[in-house]
Amino acid sequence: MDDLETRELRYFVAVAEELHFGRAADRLGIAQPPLSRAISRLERRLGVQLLDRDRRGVTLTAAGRVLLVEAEAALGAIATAVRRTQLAGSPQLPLVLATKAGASHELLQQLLDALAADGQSVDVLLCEVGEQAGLLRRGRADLALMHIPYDDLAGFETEELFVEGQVAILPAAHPLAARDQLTLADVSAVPDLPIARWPRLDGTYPDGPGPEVHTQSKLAQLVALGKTLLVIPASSRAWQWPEHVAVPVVDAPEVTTVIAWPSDSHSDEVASIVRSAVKLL
Amino acid sequence: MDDLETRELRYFVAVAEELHFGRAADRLGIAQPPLSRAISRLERRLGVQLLDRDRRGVTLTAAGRVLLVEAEAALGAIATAVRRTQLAGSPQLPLVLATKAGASHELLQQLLDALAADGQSVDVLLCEVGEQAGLLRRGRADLALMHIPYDDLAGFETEELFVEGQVAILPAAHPLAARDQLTLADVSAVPDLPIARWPRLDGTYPDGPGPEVHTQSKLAQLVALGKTLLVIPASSRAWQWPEHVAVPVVDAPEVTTVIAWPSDSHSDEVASIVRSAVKLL
DNA sequence: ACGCCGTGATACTCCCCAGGTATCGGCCTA
DNA sequence: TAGGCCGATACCTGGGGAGTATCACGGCGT
Repeated sequence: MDDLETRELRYFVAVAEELHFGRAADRLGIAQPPLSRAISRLERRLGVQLLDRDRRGVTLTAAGRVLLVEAEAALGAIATAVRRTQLAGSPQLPLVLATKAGASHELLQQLLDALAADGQSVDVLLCEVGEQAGLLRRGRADLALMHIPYDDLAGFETEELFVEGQVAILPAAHPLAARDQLTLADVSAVPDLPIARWPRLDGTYPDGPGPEVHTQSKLAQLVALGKTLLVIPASSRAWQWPEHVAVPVVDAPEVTTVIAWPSDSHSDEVASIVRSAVKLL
Repeated sequence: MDDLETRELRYFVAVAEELHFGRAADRLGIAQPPLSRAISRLERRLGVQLLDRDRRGVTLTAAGRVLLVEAEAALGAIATAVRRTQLAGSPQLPLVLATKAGASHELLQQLLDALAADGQSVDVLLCEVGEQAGLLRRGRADLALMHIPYDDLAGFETEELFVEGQVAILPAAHPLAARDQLTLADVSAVPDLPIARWPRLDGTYPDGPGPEVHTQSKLAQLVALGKTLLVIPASSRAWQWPEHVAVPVVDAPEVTTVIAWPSDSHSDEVASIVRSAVKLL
């Protein structure tokens, strides 16, 4: 009964994410009828209804929601298998390190320098906030720089790299910009500069006055326009915008940068990079 | 590049385990030529050599060993996806609990009684020693009874059920059978009854004088014949053989029985069974 | 030394099924 | 009520997965 083909899983994931057969087929580069057939065959094979085709579009059933999560995990496992096999087959293949754009510039630079000196080649994969975990699980990356308490570290091994405070990023002209330190209370009491809201794991946004953002670049744009207030690790002020200043937020939780890799990774190269990273301390 | 089909993974696993195209094809229920073609296409797709076809059979390359492990994980993820989806689609589908034959009889009985009283149906899957982890990872089981420090609990959540000492199982006529307690030193100093050797995770056996066993039934046979000495958790003496006695081994490590389930399981039914099990304490 | 056996690769043939095009059927909206 | 949107169905085509037959080659027995 485990004779599901990955094609069927990919098709289902596409439909489940788009909730629309036409768009999903488009994304997959196939026509819509084969997709409809593939999904109904999948439902028949599993003996479970995955989608409700109501008038007005498609919704996931409870079983469909389960399969969406599980199918993504399974496809991730396959992608991981491919990547690790190729890595083992050609050891000079560069490892992929995922990191948030703009985070820990100096650390990353140091790390890459050290690895280059060691002769180990590493590709850096810049990703959006919160994507590192997915990239590791999907086999797109072998290592990631992640941040406690923001990132989800479940299923990964980690080594701490460093701990730092956070700063608020403000337009230079803003009254608070003159202060030499702030508290979280100060920050949350700024009605004209609400803090941006990021999507939760399920894709919904928390309530609040701030703008909704889901990518680093969107956020950068909002900050540049002076539309939102940002509290970020001190080292991230390396991505500095003109006309903005960074003010320490003394009672913000400390942020720990860690290097993370999948618990089930057994690659010597990964272990060696982690060792190099830890030696930078 | 993640467009590996599960068929290819199943084929590769079969060949990698059999190290013989003919037998693998047989096991898969296909002819040998398509299998040869599928494997070489897989190698071409990955750009990596997986097998060395020397004269005199087939051996795995380093990359092949990696893919064997990763492919089994990926196939397990798919099987898990199927099982969990079906579970979500028809909630009255019985859960599967994997347990070693003969371990913790009374506990298991209590647990099943309690669950039956709750109206929750559970199938019990009796398995050989050390197989529980694989069954959980392959989606064949939803829960397992496992034993610290013997079983590999990586990747699972667990709840302790109880802790107990161990006993030695001896032929009634054996000199040591008259003692009312033993030590590990006593036990290991019995040349006529060497302790059976189990295979390690990689399938090889540790050195030693004892017989090699890999299944519970083989072991039971050896014990019944009075050929080996056994040190097992006290509760397991429920599978008692005629003409044998159990003597406590006072300094043997304590054995903790736990109920385990995959960390990424989010099934309400699983959680409810764990709650029931813990309430038995 | 020779020929047979065991093993994996190759040549070819076939046919199943994934995928395409055309069209239907239901439902909503204007 | 007509038109549009969307998913399902009907039917056809082609690629590739699977089968049979055969080859290539090394080991080994007599």
